[in-house]
Amino acid sequence: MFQSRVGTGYDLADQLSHKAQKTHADGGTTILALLGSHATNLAYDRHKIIFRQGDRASHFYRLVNGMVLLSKLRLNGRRQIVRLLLPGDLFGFEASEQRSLTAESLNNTAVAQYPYEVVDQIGDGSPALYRELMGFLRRQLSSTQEHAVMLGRQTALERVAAFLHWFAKRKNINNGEILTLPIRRRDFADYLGLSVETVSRMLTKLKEAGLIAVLKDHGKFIICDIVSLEDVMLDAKAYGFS
Amino acid sequence: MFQSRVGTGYDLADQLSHKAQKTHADGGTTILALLGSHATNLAYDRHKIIFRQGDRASHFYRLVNGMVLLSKLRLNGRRQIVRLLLPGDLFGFEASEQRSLTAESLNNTAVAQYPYEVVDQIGDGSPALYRELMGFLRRQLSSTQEHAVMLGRQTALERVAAFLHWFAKRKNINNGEILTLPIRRRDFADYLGLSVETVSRMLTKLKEAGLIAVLKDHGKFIICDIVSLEDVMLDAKAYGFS
DNA sequence: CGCCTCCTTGAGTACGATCAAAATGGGTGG
DNA sequence: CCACCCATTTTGATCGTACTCAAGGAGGCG
Repeated sequence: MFQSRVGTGYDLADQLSHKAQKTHADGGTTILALLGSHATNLAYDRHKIIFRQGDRASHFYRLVNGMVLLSKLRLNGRRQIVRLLLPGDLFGFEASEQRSLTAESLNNTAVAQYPYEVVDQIGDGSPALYRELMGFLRRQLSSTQEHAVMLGRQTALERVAAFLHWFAKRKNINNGEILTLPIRRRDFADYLGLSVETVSRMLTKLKEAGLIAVLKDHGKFIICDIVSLEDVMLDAKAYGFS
Repeated sequence: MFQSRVGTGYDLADQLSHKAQKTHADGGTTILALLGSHATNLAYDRHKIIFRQGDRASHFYRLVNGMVLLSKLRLNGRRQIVRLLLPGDLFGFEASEQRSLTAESLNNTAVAQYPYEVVDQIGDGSPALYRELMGFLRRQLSSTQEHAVMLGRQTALERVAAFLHWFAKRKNINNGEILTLPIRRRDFADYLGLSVETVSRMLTKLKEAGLIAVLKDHGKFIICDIVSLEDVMLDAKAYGFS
């Protein structure tokens, strides 16, 4: 209903793949080549559901362009974002028949969709696919564990600093350059396990300390001092922030 | 240094496999059969390091008997336990050359150790191993995500209740039966992202509400009301706990 | 018996949540 | 282009949960 079919085959994926691979290594060239022609290309505009917690799972995806978030909703309405996806990332593998997460586009996105069956079909002939996918899953697991450490053992300020730092590094942003984070405070907060207000307060704190600048244009920041950002991220108190 | 070599081959693993598979499905029969004779069996007594964050990684493991924890230590001394392992669980896959986690035995444990190479060696001949391992990694990822939601969005009481509930379910403990959790308050707290004192307080709270009994014998509890435990775990406030 | 580690309980504090309101900005239609 | 509306963000005030610091108690082991 929300999604619009763009085409079949890897034409679009191919056009966009250069950009995708530059920004992120996961699920890169090899997997793309291996899965190539089995893709269905889909496009979503901002804030659309790609799949929902509880849906029956039959496909996995490769983010071609844009940004996607994966979240869990608890019965009492509390939400936790579990992962943020950048171009090149794979998502939509499940441990059970049902989706355990909701996937939602943050801006205009293009994704390639693959039926689960192609993994076994292609994999049986060439173990390379299995190796690639296992490598991807291991990296995924490792980064989710890192996320868990943040949620369990970092202060609000450290989390916000860490998030900006992580994103700046991944986008290769240097001091003085603009970081575009197409994400609302709500999502910001749900990713960090904080309230919207706390995120806002911590951002002003970092702003007043001169580590970042918050632009009027929503979702845009300037990274002023990425080294200090890293110091704060590692231990806010030791760095002199209360 | 800490470890003592017990033998080579899958003799020990075989002897213990029945128990292992009953308590947990992960890394069960199929993987065991596939990897069989490439194992080195090791034994550790309580509170020994199996591998340490920063070590070079060359093997993965299968927990045969006992209990193991995987943790991360931050520079400021804060620790987060990322996973608790029960018999049958696989661990020690890494995303990079170095261990990103420390593995530590909680009681007397037996593990089977496999060099990374066997995966490719066996996998290239029979894709079944790759499929099994991918399934294992997917389940692992899913449960780590669940853990992240807990750390980000549950209260102290909910976390403690959830932990007891999870463990009771996995060990198939019913009301009135004894749950053995061979784990100190320190580890309890580091798994839940809380302080030792808070864990202790929440346990007395659950005790006073009659949901559990805390035995003198360290690490032993009686589960009195597992249904209420689940209610508290899902939403402590809605269930009437402040 | 005494030491040591682990656990519990108490008192005070602080960090972040909640509630409330004001400010900012984007989008729409006149 | 401006006015208005609505969504989002920021700021303020208060509250509550969980942390910290401190002391006492309990169990394990030599």
